[in-house]
Amino acid sequence: MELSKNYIPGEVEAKWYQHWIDQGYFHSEPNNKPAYTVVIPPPNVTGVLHMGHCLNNTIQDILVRRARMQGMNPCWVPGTDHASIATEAKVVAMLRERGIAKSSLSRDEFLEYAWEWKEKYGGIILQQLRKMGCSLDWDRTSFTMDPDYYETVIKVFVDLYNKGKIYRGKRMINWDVRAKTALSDEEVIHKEVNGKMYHIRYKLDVPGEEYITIATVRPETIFGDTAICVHPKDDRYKHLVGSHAFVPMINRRIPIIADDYIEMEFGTGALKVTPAHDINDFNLGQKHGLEVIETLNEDGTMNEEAPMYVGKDRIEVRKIIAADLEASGNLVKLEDYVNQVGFSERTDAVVEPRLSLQWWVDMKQLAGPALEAVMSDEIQFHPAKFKNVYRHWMDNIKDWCISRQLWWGHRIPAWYDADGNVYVAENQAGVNEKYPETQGKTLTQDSDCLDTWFSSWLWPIEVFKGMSNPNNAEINYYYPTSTLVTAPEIIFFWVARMIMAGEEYMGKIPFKDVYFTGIVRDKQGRKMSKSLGNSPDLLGLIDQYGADAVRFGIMIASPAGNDLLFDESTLEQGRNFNSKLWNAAKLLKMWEPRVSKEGKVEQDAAFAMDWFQAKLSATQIEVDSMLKEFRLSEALKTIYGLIWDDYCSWYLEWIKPGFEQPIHADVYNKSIEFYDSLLQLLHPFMPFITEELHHALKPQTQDLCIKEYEAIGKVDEAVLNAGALLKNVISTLRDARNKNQVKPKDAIQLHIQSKNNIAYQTIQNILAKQVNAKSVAYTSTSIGSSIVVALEKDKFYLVADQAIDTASLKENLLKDLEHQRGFLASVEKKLSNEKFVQNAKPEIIAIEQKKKSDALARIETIEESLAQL
RNA sequence: GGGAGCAUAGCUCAGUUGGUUCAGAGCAUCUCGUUUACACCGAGAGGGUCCGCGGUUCGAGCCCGUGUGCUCCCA
Repeated sequence: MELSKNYIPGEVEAKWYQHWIDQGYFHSEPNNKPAYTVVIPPPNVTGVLHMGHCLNNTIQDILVRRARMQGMNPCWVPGTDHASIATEAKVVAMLRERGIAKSSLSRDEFLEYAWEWKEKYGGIILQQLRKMGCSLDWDRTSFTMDPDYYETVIKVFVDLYNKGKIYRGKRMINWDVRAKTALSDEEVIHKEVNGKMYHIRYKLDVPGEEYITIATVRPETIFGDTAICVHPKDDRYKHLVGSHAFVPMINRRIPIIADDYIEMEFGTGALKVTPAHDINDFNLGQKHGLEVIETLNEDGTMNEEAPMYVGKDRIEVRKIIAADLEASGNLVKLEDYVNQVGFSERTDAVVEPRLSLQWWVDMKQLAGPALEAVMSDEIQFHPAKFKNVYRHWMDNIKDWCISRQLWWGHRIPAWYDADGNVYVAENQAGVNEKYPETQGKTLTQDSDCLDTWFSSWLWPIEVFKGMSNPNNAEINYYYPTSTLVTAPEIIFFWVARMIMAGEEYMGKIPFKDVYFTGIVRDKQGRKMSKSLGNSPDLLGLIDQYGADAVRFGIMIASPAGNDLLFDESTLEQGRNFNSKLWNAAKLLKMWEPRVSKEGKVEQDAAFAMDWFQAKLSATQIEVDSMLKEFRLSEALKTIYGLIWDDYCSWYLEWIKPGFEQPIHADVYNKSIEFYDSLLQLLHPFMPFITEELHHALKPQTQDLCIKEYEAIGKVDEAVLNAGALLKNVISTLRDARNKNQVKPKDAIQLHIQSKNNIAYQTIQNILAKQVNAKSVAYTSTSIGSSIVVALEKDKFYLVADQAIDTASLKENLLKDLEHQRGFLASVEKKLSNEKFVQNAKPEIIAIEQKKKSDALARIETIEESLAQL
């Protein structure tokens, strides 16, 4: 097979992906091999591929491909999440474009549109993952609203309700005024916002006193005030406790109360209490039995409690109320103030605390075993630092608000009779059966949906139908899954809750290892975001550089446990690596016609092969242990170095035949074999080019994708060291040539003075070739008019045709001598320190003694050389 | 306010129970080079007060305390 001048990724990638699919390599069925199960963190069905997905899925693919080549039975399950808020928002927007208002539709009509949208546009991201080479088992593609999955979610709700772990309660929740739904705490993003602090005075209903001034950042909430609260020890206000004040503009009379919750230093020390619109105020109100007055409609506009602003948005009212308060003389002061404001993760609307009747999961009951599983390392977190984060959250866990005022999702299986009694069962027939008193009554089902995460926490179980078809062969084989790869941002949303669900419904943890990726940032360390416009177009990058290069670039820049700063230059590095791989293969193929079986393998080539074999084995072992510890980026760097430096720059140069000279068949075949092993080692990271080259090297009986790793050979340390010495000698001699300005083309005569000539004779040809020496000779005395190089205990004399700069040579030797003497002094000082000799371990002392004798020998060599100059 | 983490070369990071000539790698920079695998290249080089201060130790990049700067999570 002839190789083209350059590697062209596009065609190769499409060809091999299709081939792998056609061969069914990615499909898994339970068998007698060990399972290696990974479930994809299901992207939103509305999602498109971004850098975060690219990183996350590349990592999963590396783990899965490696497991496949290790002879395991990997199963990587794809799928999507119905993403209730995000999808409903998309559908509402689509309807608006068509001139249809959601409010004009019935629930069923709306859902019909939603499914139509999902079938048409949903799951684009799954197509995009194919481009990246992800070896997902597409036959298992799942969706959190598949019929079985849907039923399972409902069953879980009913079950937890029956166990008393789900309840309905009126609580303060986070209200998204745009989506008109409740949000869980985790769906609220806190951001710093520049706002104003309004100082507003309330007229007192006290003889002889006029006003009390409060400070607030949300002046529009005054209509919901039902008290003013001060600290009981605050001398400024003590005497007012128990009396009353009037809310400005509406003149409602409210009590002044005292509570040590108040921070005297904050604002004016007097707090307006609005139980309906602030969680702290609500708690205070509960404690003091205050009235709760709601002033907002569900869309965030003011209701009739704020008579002058009815129907106006609360943010708008905040702006105009200042002027109105000012006009009435009640605005005392206005100052700039930076405060934390909650925004909806999905719609970016400012979240309003709102009192509302919602469904809740009692988390305290579920948290115990889930915490234990992680703290005991039954589930291992990588990096382990996230254990602390996890524990902290679990220790302070709050109940989970699971109802959402949306239509797209799993509808809450609760029914109400005319008197407002609640009945929970899987369906209405179930209600009638379970609660006979409901028979014949008109029941209406709760119109709300469940939080999306209430379905995704069952993902590792239900993708194998572990609940809809308990104890089936698949769930028993694939569960618990092996490794979960996900972003640290969803450790609470998803990871913690999956562990809870696993413990609750399988009695087993859902996965053994959790690998948390970093967050993808831009070069300047900023998060990728739409508004900054710093998210690159991933498919464009794949077109430009090739999928392998993109995978390489993103992995080489991903230190374990850290965020990664994305820089397109690493993609270039990946593309260059593609070229290097391609060219090395071209070189090998170039030799093919000149393969000869005559004679024996020369001892230089034999050495090179022994050395590379040792190097390869050593690196395979190293990579293995790195991957076990999830140090993927380091493993890739190591492989990159092995291929580029050790194989291409050293090994191939060592065995390269002279121009148009034959190459011995044993050497050629061994070199092909080595290269194939390198491709195999690299395959999980860069699947396409490695598969292509695997087949280009020679006719193969098997695709690389499913070729199993062979047992790693023993490492010959002596050969490894000999190779390291050889490299060191070559580099040092090249440096000497460079420093003495010997032209690369000018051949030198090399004289070696060593007590171990045989070692050099074995590799003499390599040495001559690599330092451009026309002759190599051995000497027991020094050689005049030469460049002298001392290395270890040996000396090398380079005789060049041109004159030598003895001055600079001398300078270098003197510099070296000084360094060696300083080093010797420090070693001797250490060895003469009694405490060191007494306390240090014997092997450490032995090392110090060797250092001393080595240094002495070096000094002697340098001094001899200097004497000759 | 509570919690977690980070600080090593221009940049991104390794540095595994404190002890090899330990101060490292990749990228970037500089010098030289176009000898048919590769300029998307080759050969070399330079570059760091291991954030400051104090302590433990025969010995500290590594352990302890403290200060400073930064990041993230939660409230």
